[in-house]
Amino acid sequence: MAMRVKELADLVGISVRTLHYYDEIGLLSPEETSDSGYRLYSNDNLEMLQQILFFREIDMPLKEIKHFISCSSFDKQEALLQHQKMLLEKRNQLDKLINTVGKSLKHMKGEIQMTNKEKFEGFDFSQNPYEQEARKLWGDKAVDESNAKVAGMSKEAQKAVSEIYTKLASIRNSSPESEEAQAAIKEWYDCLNQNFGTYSLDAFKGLGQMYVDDQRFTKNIDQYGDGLAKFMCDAMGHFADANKN
Amino acid sequence: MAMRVKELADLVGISVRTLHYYDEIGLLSPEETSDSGYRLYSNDNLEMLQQILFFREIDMPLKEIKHFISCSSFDKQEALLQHQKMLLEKRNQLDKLINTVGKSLKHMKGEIQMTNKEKFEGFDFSQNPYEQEARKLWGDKAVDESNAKVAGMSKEAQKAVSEIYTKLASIRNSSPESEEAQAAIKEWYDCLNQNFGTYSLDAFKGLGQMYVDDQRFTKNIDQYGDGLAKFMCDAMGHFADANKN
DNA sequence: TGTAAGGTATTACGTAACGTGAAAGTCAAA
DNA sequence: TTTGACTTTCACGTTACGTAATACCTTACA
Repeated sequence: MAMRVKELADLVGISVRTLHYYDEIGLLSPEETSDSGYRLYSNDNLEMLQQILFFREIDMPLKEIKHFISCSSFDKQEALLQHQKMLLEKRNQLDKLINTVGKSLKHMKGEIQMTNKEKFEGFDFSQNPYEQEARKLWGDKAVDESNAKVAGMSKEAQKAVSEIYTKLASIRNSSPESEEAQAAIKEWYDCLNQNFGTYSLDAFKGLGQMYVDDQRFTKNIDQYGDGLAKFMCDAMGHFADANKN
Repeated sequence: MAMRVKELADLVGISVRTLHYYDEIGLLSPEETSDSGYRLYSNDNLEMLQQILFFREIDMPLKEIKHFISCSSFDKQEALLQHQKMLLEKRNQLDKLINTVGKSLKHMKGEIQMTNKEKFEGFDFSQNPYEQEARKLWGDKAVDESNAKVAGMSKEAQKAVSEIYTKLASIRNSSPESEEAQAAIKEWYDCLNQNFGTYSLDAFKGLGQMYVDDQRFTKNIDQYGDGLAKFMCDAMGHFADANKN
């Protein structure tokens, strides 16, 4: 059942180093490790890897993939449907490109005219529609989830959240590693854990990262004070690292 | 007619930085520059860029692309035909992948069985057939060209080549930058220029690089002595750099 | 004719996603 | 028990750019 690293690598056609790397950045860690430290991958790991590779196929950065699949509202089946849609769009783009080659050939033989713009139809790197769409879809889900969480809180809890934000905003120009900041961020951590089940330290750090990575979070948070999102991200990162021992 | 860097970048949908970079590594340099140092791209430059992007589309490293398009036997029309073939193969692979998603969906619903191998059909990173094929095709052309050149030489010239190789092999353990090595490499440079039209210093350097990049060259050259290809590459690179002023 | 906006050049450091050893421990078969 | 194929963890290298920073150029417009 459990596979070792090379077995998995060979099966899916990627390198051992890639699996090591995915483990290193916490994108895909083996379900267990043997006594001697060997990575042992389960069938669940394998399915997750498939999802990751689908995301990667549409050129999504690993950081973002990590966000999406670790988002609690991530649904495998829905993801597959989305992948399907993206891949179909990618094929459309590829068809355009194939058409462009064909036209270029004719153009070269002098059979047809071709504008400069037409010569590059189908390349479209800048605003690849499927990339944007995927990012939006999965990003939206994270935002929605977060909003729903806050909306579902009691009025008292909402007030507590607001107070924590205000306090953090008032000290946002000090060091994120200062005692004061770390104490305030601990309140935030405890608040999250009280209201939404348990947040692991890693998840907490990841959440902080999202505050700066996703514009919509940044915008919301920075309403309490300019640069607060960045400050919280740093403070949360430090908090997670410092409390691991 | 002549376009400035942003105009071209916007037209094809890549960044200005990318064009700067391509200039920097000598992959695509503008046909002329204005008095104030602005890059001015011609229509030929634009067509070359199209070729480059086609190569890039099948994930070919820029170094290799540079080899191929600067190879004197590079034929635009033939290249387009080849691109067409590759892109069609790529679409086939994409179809496989789309099929895999569909099957995975059904598998998830419990409608069908699926082996682990099937779950990764269509990803095929390791030995993407079109990449290999392209590499082989264009690599072969370079080798063929080289062989044809040598074969077309007079017997005396062939003997001269052999002597230069032998001499180089005998000193291959000294520094490639030593006077002795540089003198011998100058002989090689002059020999090439005498027999096959003019080789620019850049082309000479590129040729040396190919000696180590392409196994077939390495193998041939190293028959005169182990490590000779690497030695020649270094010596040729230094020769080109040193003689630019 | 001046000036402000936007393009451009060069330099230089940063980044993502691994590749590529090196050194040392592990495992199974012969 | 020895060999050969795997595995681990550093740790540095690489590709193809991204991202400032700084300074100069060009052009429309007042």
